[in-house]
Amino acid sequence: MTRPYSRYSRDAGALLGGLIRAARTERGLSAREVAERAGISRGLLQRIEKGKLTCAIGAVFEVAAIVGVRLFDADESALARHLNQTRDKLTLLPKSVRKKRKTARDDF
Amino acid sequence: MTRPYSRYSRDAGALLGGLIRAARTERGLSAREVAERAGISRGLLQRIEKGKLTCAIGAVFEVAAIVGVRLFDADESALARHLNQTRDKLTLLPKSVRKKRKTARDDF
DNA sequence: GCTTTATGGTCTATATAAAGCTCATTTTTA
DNA sequence: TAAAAATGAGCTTTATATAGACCATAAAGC
Repeated sequence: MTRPYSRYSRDAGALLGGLIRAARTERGLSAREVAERAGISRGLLQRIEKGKLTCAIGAVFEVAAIVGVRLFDADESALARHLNQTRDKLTLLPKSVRKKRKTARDDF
Repeated sequence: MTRPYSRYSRDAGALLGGLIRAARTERGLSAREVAERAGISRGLLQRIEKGKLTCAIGAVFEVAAIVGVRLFDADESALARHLNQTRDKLTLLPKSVRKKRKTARDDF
């Protein structure tokens, strides 16, 4: 990543971090405990809760799951179902993408 | 991150990557174009679409926004609103968390 | 058919994220 | 008030994610 982040990404990161921090404190979990359970350092958890966009998405997912913040508004089984549907959908899509016509009628 | 990822994180990563790839191909965008617009390398986009959990969350957010996959099921303005509400909520929470009692009655 | 383009994979160099401490401050409990 | 714990921030070292090139293959357009 060389370019600066978009407004959307910055807001999304800050929101997710804030949600995680709110959920953690509401459940009475210390940063140390959550970090240990997630298998990450306390410093990384601080950065996640600050919404830093350079954190690994896996670490964010782990922490979110521990404190009870669910992305996709779905539990684990629903997530797996959705996953299968997406896979089925992907097999129907073309394997490579290319411009249909050189001068398409998308100027209206 | 030293520990292995949980099932939830692995599924969430795979789902998000699959959604991104499906959205990209449906919109007729090549991997090269999306990567360039997101300011990332093509290899990183491949890893994102594969659901690799070591990708930076900011890169994933950028790509998701470009291909039209919205996390939180919210547009940008709604996201900003939610962000403000979260901030207000956080100011009301205690600033540090600690065990209430050494021997709490949570053993029933 | 041929040409062009997209994709998937591998490799190396480099930038930097993360771990693992430290210390100061704040907050909570006794 | 004192003690214990949580937090925030800074620092150095290490691990590794990323960029950027490469090539082979597959797919789409002509």
